[in-house]
Amino acid sequence: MDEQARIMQALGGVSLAGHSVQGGMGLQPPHGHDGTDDGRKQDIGDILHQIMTITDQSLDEAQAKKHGLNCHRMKPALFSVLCEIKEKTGLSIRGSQEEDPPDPQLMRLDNMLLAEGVSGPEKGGGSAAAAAAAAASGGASDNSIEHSDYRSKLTQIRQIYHTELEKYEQACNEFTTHVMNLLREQSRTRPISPKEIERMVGIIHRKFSSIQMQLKQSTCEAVMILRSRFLDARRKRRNFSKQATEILNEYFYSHLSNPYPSEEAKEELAKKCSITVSQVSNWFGNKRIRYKKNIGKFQEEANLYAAKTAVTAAHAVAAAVQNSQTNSPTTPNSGFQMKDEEFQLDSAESKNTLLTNMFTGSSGSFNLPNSGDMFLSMQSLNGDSYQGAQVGVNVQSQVDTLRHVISQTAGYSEALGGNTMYSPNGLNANGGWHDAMTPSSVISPTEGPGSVHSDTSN
DNA sequence: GCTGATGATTGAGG
DNA sequence: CCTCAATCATCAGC
Repeated sequence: MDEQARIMQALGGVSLAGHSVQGGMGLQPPHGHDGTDDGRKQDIGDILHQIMTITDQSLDEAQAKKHGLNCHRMKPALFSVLCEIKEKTGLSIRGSQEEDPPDPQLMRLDNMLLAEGVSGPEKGGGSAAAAAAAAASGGASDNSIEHSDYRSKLTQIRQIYHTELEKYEQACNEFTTHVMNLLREQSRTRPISPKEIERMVGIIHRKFSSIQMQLKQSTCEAVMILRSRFLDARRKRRNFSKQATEILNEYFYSHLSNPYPSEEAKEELAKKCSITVSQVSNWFGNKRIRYKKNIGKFQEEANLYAAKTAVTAAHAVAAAVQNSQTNSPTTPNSGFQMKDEEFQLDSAESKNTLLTNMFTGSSGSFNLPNSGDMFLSMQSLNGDSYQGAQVGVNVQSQVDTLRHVISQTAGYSEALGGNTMYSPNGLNANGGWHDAMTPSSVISPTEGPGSVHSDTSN
């Protein structure tokens, strides 16, 4: 209490300094209002004293005083005057607050968090993104560790996000309730409309949602970082298995004139190679480019696969012709089918015609100039290892070989066409592949029941 | 560590 | 959306 008095005194002294100072040492006021100044000084001193003593009041005392004030007979009148003034000064709510449209930034963040599985219902820690990335990375089992790592980290982020969000929401609610109570309480002594309270709540919510936005933003950033790290790991490629590469190469070289597998073909290749369709597409994309860039380099490989497939082809042809021999020329024969064309040869005669046409290049669909793959397939029909020779150079010898094989297997020795200009690999003058249907799709050496077949779609 | 091979990515173009 | 072409990043053999 002494301390308070001292402060009081000090305050009083300060507030009056410059007007008149007790003790006569101060400056004289310019116009000398001694009497009134003293009165004012006294009033201010009283008010200050009252203010300072408020802190000494107990809560009960304060409540009692407040109650007394509320029950004061002049209170309603004063209150209405205050309301009137407020109305006039435009401090009241200016109509309904403009409904601010949903923040696009917030919407983006919300969408992203939802897509990543951070917000919204639990769905395995946002495995969708991880699964997609994992699928693209190819290795079915290899990245399962990375996958689970990704998932666990995402779950962690999700947990932190939800905990923080809950905290914010709780704090927001607490604060809102507190402010509302305060305003309701104050509304008894000063004019506060419910709308104003509502507005205040809105302001609080906006403030908190801006904090929430920051949380969402940082969560998004964390997810993006995690994702990019995970996707970076995807670049840690693994070479395809030998078997897979072989399957792909077989398809490529047996469809060399038009190495564009259809969607179904890609799917089947993907299945066979245990890789994804996009990996098949990648592989063919890379292969086409690299083959085209340096055909010479791939010659050996081409010959190798040609020889490989040719053996199969020889067997297929032999089997087909054998079949035709055992069947009557007039009876339907189901052993020889053109799958892509839905073209079916019903007799040995038709088959012979077809073969003739193929090698004379006289029949529309089966022009040899477009048939690099067929050509390659036939290179080693006699079973000899075909090495060193340029693909497509010894055309006549190839035809001779084929003729020999066919004559041996089917007794077919009719004159085959003369020298035709063959395209060794199906590449046209522009460096692009021919568009035309390729014989490989007609009697692809590898073609068999359930085998991949297509390449007409391109 | 160097180098070629190879799977993946990116941007342009149709 | 697909393909091409260039490029990157990693693998694998030496």
